[in-house]
Amino acid sequence: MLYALILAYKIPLYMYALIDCNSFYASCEQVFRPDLKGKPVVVLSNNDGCIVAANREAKALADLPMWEPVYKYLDLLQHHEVHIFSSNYTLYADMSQRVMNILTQFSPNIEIYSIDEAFIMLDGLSKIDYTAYGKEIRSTILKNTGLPVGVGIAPTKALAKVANRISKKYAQQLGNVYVIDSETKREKALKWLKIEDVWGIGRAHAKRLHALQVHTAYAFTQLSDDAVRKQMSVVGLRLKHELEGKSCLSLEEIQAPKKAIGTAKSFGDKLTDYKLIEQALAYYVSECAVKLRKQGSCAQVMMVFLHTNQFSTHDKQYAKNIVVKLPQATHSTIELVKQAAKCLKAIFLDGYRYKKVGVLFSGLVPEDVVQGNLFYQINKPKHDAAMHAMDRLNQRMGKATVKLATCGTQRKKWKIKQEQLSPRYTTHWDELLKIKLP
DNA sequence: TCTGGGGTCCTAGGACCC
DNA sequence: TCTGGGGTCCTAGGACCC
Repeated sequence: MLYALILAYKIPLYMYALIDCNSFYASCEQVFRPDLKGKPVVVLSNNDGCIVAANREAKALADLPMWEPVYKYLDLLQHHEVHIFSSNYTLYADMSQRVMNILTQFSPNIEIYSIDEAFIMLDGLSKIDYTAYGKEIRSTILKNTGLPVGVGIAPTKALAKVANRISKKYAQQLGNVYVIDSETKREKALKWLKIEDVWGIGRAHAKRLHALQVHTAYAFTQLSDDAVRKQMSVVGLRLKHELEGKSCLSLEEIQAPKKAIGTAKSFGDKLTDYKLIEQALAYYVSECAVKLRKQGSCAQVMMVFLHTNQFSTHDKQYAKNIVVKLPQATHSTIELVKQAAKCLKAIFLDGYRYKKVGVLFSGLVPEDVVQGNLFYQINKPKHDAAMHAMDRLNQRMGKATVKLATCGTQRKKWKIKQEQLSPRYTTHWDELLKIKLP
């Protein structure tokens, strides 16, 4: 009987709320700099390369496209006295965790979708006032962390994304919360939303859809299932159904183990010296190995790549990668660094100014099902003991306190540029915010 | 002079097996 | 002269996300 009612009136069993922090990185910086309240702030990508976040005040001053190199806009930013920060992931990760913890008070079912957003599931049947609930979520997070968020609530995840976008676009009128809970609202929202702004529609698909005269999310839902499937495979079809209000993306509460773990970072300055590149690579491999052990995975396959600056018009270009199957699946830093060094040797050529080196581990298997290799034996107990000791020391004393000699001691010669880095306010005793009482 | 990093999923096509 | 069919696994490439 109940189900018949639910079907007849299209009452959703559940509602999804998407909570998303407003210009997260910029907001994190502002929390610890009250003097910047109401002032324009931007945050740069790794290596101080591109603008990746700008707060409302900064966006109001100038049209600042994200992922554009900052040097093009430096004059503009300085003219408007915009405050510029390097990215401080230690700080953002910690602030993110605080937000997620608060969200668990509002629903036991939460999917942490990215560093600055999460879906939570709400009961669709009880007579809850979603708008009021959304506002309570927002005010609690603001009060406890200082971070502003937008809340979108709807019967499917894709529609919650749409609602969230509306909550941000019309933040003032709506109090940063928007609920799609009727056919009228759904249709109105989809007619408003440009096709290129739909979650799951990227540049390539947007272009093709525009060519088909599909310019809004609503027009997309008017296409036939077959047409959508042909253009965009089952991924597109799922999206269409979600926008129609039929939920087919479920809440992923448990984080699946990663299938690949990698690191690749640009050097602060171009490198020509093999030894320095080898050190950087060893350092990245070590970081990945820590992640592998944390996840309880061993890697079977390793890819190492090396390339020059693709944007440079005056440098000779070179880019190469090499994929090897490891003799034995492992998460031992010692073994992985050794194998990575061999790879680098195989692809390194003298005479180029290198910009980036990277490593990607794949073919991950649980550590307890690793198969032996008759012809290649790693002294596993010995490596495991060493790694365990190293992990414990580094956890207590700080990252990379203990590392392999291959990582070298000249990190400053290759590490990323972070000239405007803020303190790690929340995770290091000696960098805590100091407050002077009058 | 200066242009990010870390992931996921899906499909097509080839190799291989019976 | 005639030259199967079905299943599985792997990989590369393309699309997307934040």
